[in-house]
Amino acid sequence: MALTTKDIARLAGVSQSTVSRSLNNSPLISDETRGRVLRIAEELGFELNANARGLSTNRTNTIGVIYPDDYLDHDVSLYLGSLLTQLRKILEQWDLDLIVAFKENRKTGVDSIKRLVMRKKVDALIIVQSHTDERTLEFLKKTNIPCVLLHFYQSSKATEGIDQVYADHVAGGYLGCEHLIKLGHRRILCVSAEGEEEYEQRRCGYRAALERYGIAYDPALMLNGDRTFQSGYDLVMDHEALFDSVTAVFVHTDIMALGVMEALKARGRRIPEDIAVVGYDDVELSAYFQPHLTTVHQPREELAAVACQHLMELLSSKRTVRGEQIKIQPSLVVRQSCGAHLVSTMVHDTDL
Amino acid sequence: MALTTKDIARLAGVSQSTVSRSLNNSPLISDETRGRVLRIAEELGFELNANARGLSTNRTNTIGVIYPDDYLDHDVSLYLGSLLTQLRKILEQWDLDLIVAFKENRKTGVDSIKRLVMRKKVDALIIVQSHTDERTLEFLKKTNIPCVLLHFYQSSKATEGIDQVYADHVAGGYLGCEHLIKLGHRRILCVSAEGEEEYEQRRCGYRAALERYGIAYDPALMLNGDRTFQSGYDLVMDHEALFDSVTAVFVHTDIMALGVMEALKARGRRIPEDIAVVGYDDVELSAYFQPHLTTVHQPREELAAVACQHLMELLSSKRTVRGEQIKIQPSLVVRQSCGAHLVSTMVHDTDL
DNA sequence: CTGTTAGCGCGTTCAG
DNA sequence: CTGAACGCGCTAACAG
Repeated sequence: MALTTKDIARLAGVSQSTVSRSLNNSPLISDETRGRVLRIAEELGFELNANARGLSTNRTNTIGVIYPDDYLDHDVSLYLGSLLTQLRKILEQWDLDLIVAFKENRKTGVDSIKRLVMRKKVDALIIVQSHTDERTLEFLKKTNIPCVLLHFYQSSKATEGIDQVYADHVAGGYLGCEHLIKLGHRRILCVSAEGEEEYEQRRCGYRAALERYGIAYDPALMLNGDRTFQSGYDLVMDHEALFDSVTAVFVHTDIMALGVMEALKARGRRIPEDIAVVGYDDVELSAYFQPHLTTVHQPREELAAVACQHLMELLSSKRTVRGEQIKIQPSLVVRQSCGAHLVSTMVHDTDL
Repeated sequence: MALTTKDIARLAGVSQSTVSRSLNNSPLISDETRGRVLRIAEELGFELNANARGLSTNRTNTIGVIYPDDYLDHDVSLYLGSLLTQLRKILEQWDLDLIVAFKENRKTGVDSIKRLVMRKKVDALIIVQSHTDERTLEFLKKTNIPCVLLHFYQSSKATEGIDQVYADHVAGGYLGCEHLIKLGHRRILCVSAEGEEEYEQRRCGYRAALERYGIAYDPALMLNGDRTFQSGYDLVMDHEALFDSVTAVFVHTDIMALGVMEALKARGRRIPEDIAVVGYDDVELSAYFQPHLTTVHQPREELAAVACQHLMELLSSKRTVRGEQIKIQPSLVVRQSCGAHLVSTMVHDTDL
């Protein structure tokens, strides 16, 4: 069998509880005793049994992360992968392990959140999915487990009392569109997507920008893809005339934007000279394509940092109020595809 | 406090151990009793406490996956991400949770393998890293924890007795090069990478194919990149004459291959008419680039399946012999960049 | 088939 | 400051 505190105790000539206290930096131990115990434990490569520890303390030092199923689909996984990477980096600093699971086991159908929480496999939850059903939200509140809904924002009576950290997609939509307007574009095609709320918000921001600058919203300039590269590509090929009739496109995911760009290039249109393109997400991948994509940066670093910070405060009971909703602002990353580097003077608000 | 088996016992009017047995499908329980217990547990959404369970059984139902640090670097993460996805899918079927960690905590410097094993946070380990040091290997053998080294092959006295599942990179290198030879190419530039053993193996396969077909190996036709898209791109730009002097390039990662293709296109060379390109990995991403990349498929599905299968057998004690080394064969995926679809007749072995 | 009892390894009173 | 004793919630003999 493996080493236990009892073994260490015997070797150090002290009691088991003294070992426990030494290993947990209890102030109730003399430096000398602690030193002796630690040295012995160190020498033997001793580590406390996490199960026993968890059983006594009700703490596991692991965080559950719930990710949407479509994270496994390559095309939509890039931004989410990037977000997960951020979470990993931060939680590693706190020495917390990560269990990533999907809403439910696709084979057994078992609800992962309930399972992880009720079995006490995790101390807290970071939930990244577009929609969490009411039953689950009530469950989270009832159990009072530290938890934050990340990235996707959800609003209903059921989400009251649940912490949320999410990006302002309306602002992102506004930002991307406004940038194109300021570059002088008036007919701006919008390639959005269906399914998630966030795309509706981006469209909303797009419309708000148009309105702000006195441009009438034309429903004919609104297209929806399915978030894949291919759909971006196909959209261009299937709506040649439409794309020919505009001077700019605002695409609501980078992957689709890259598909749009490739299709436009294949059709002989120069970017940004003939048509400007702005994307959304700022995935690392876009660095591989020419011209470099101007895009709305999803603030994953800040999203992850704030969510984790929040979670740590809940875990340490430094924070007791629940239900805070923190909106993070995206930013615009100007590169080449919008043509901003070509125009000497930007159109300013006052000129419009 | 949360529900316990004792609570369920009280409600069902049976003893705590009867509850435990019912919940664990023990054959020692009458259908009637079990039914009653299960119904009550179900109604209350009861779940067994994983810590208590782990403490008694020494089983946690979670698997540790050790990933290399550079998994966080976007350019090299694509294939590894794809492999991890496969692992996730398979382990989900077994209802096992996954803790993914890096060799060591980059902040505290603590060795993850030792920590996870000694603390008994995981039942088994899947280790994906190019080099596992001798001390760790000895540790793994000493503790006798079910474990398999995945993807990266390592050979030394220390790895004896350690199970390994890996791809045959020599065969992959051979496959890619042979394909080009059969298409009639004689001067085949090889763009490989430094650092990992697997690239040396791919180079080895490349050379073996040349030899097999009576083509002298020319060291001038061997270049090394750093596995990034940019390095593929730069290599072309920095060695224009060299690339102009060959009719084919065999690039040892898809990402670099895409960089090479983009650079070649930028220089006005047609692929595959002027120059054929073959990659290695078969990452989903390459579907975004034209022409579609012919490449050596890393058999991640099989690697993951075999590794997990193996692990399950070790966990269930169905397998007792340790130290098996399973080599998985890669395959060639012929698409457009090699030009195979253009030639009516392949050159056959007998013609050479 | 079921109940009783004893740990699993640790944290934590409570005495001293 | 340290040790003895108990309990966390569950599994696993051991009786019956």
